[in-house]
Amino acid sequence: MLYAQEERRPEQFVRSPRTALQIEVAEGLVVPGFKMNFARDEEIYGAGEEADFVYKVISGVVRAHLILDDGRRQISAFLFPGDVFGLEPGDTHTASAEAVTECEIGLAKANTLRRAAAEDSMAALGLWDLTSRELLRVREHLMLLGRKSAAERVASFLLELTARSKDGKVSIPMSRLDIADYLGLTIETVSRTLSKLERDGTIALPTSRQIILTNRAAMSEAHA
Amino acid sequence: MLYAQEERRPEQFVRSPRTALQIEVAEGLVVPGFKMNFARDEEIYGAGEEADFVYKVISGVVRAHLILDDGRRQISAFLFPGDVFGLEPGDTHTASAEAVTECEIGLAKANTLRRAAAEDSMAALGLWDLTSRELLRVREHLMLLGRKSAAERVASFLLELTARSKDGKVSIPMSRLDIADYLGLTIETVSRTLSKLERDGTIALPTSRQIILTNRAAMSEAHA
DNA sequence: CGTGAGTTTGACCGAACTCAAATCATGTGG
DNA sequence: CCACATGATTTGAGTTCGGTCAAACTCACG
Repeated sequence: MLYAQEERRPEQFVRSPRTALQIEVAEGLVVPGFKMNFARDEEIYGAGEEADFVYKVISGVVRAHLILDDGRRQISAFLFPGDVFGLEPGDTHTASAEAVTECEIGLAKANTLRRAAAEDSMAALGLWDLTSRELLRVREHLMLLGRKSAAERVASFLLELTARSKDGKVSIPMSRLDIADYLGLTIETVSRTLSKLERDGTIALPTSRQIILTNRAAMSEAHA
Repeated sequence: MLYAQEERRPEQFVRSPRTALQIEVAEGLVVPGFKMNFARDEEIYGAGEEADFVYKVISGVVRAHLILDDGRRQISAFLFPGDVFGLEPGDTHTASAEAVTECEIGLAKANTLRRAAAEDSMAALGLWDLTSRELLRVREHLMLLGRKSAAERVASFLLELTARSKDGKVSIPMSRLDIADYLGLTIETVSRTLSKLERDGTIALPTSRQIILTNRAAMSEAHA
């Protein structure tokens, strides 16, 4: 459902203000000099910190997460090249972000963006749209965490990863622990579920970080 | 954490554009004549329908939810008086909304709001802020569904319900099924967990739709 | 009162967790 | 280039939490 809706959207919005803003945001975030590299597992920002910047993945993968006092972690999203994150109307970050792999991150001053949005309503509408899309994705994730079995969660995750891939051959940039914390499972359950999918001939796992969808129909059926 | 952040926010924003917009939205939604009543369990809008209106709860309680093909339902939020819902930058609703109790709902034409936002960047920023707060709440819900035990989920829910109540005496407007579908549990588990809290002396349940927090400290501890 | 939906309780089951060990992969120093 | 050390992943055995199925109970309403 998530995917169906997202596929429908671009057409709806061709003449909408969002397009203009996205271009603007993208440009703002790609200005040379406003670019940083982060090492694997390095923190980009922490929850509660001042939201001085807005970020955009240029290369690599980022995770956004919340942590409970006792250390339990819930990853709310993985961010891929092109994705914008750390965008807040308020002045503090409401989640943490870390590099999953080494990555290049483009930065824009949050104040610049906020000022632009205060002066230009098209810009403000663009920011709203970005946040709104994020909300849509997170709500779909709610359904996954609240109502889907382990097998369905893993299947949904693999389909997310391979959505852009034509040949169904995809590298998995994140660890089993990251996957577990994204899906609300344990690493053992994630691993066992992947093994079962492999035994069933639905996927192949040449290495633990590479998957090949050998039976996409079976996958789609599994993810509910 | 959700609550801590929300409590911090109003001060941050006193001089921000959000305040102005919220007033504007509120007024737009309260115009006499643009008001409807819904009966218990009546649908307000369905996912995929045209988003012609934006809604505001005047009295009663509303639930927003997604449904899977096989009928599994995940409630993403309960809306209480003062809450705005159905706000979308796109032109279709991305979730469904139904009346939990009989309720009075204020309506604003979505196009009017969109036009206002396109002309007035303050308005647009206000819409962004509303969506952003919703995103914050939903992300906290992700943590609950992905990482918390049944006991913690129920405790969190009860604390949400009683957050505004001074005396800890609160009526529960929704059924056990609604609670279960909000917390990602079954009605039996919800019921058993409430019974256990009552046996432990943490809450009292004079009727199934009324709770009294007799030991708020124990509750707060339980919700993690 | 009697009916039926909503709720609670009980008995049992199974999916996912925990703890533990084996296996695999990766990078490092000799 | 190989041997080892370290962390990541997989697999196994046993447990537990929450789900399922079924029955009893409550209560609002006709």
